[in-house]
Amino acid sequence: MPELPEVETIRRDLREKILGKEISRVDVLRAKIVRADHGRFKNFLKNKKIKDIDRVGKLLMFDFGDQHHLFVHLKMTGQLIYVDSDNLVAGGHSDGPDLLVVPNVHTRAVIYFVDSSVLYFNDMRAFGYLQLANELEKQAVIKKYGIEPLADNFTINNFEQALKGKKTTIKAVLLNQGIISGIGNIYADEVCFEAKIKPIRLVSTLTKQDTKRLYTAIQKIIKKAIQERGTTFNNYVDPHGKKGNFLSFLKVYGKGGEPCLVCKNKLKKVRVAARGTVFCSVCQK
DNA sequence: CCTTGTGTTCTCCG
DNA sequence: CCGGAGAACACAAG
Repeated sequence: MPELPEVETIRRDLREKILGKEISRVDVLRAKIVRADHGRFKNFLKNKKIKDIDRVGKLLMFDFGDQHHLFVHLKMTGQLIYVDSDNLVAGGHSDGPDLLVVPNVHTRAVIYFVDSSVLYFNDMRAFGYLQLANELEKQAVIKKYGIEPLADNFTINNFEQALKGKKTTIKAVLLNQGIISGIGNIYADEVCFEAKIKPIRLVSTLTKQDTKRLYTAIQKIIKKAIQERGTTFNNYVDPHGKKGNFLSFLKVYGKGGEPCLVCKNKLKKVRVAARGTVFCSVCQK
């Protein structure tokens, strides 16, 4: 489940590899993942050069520098795997646990570059998508997203403003991309634990101090997760086929029923905002 | 049955 | 009765 830290890791890694490269050909192996007419899609991308790679929330945007863009959303199980020339294995160790052979049965699209390097879009569940956009469409999509936790404008004041008047739970707000962008189910629960706040609480019950702790926790968790190159809970891997290291730093996500790492009390698992939610009813108020 | 990200639809309330 | 907010639902596939 790639969330902001995973998508940002992919963005940074890919920028190192494919900036300036020219697309020679695109193959689409599963039609439904392309949100456009097939023929038009392949034709459009031919000879386009990667000028930059942007991100808003969990959405990657390849900028061709000519007012046109390619959006890539990985949804739950998407991967972007980069391979140099004719090397068929993306992972570093050909016989280690990180082995990732591409293409494979989950490869849905392949982007070939003029220099013979290749970018594979894998997606086991095929919920992710590739989409073309012009500058206007890009700006319209960006507008729908809330504050970015890493942006300069993510200040305590703007965070308070974003929460103001919300009548729902903290968990629902953290997951709402229109309020704050890039946080998914894993980091929402981790942020709440870090802030010592129950995710099921209503936003309206937050004191000024609570909000401040939530704000600090978002920055701390997101930054640390990026530093550790993301969380591999199921099938997330970076463009080289490598897992992220943040799994071992998780304190609540996926640990319902286990003892709290801080107080040993049994972690509660409930359903909030239609998502599985784990918290410690002792440590979190 | 479960899993999550997101888009749509429903419902409530002022 | 309209608009907005939020909840609920739908959907993807394994």
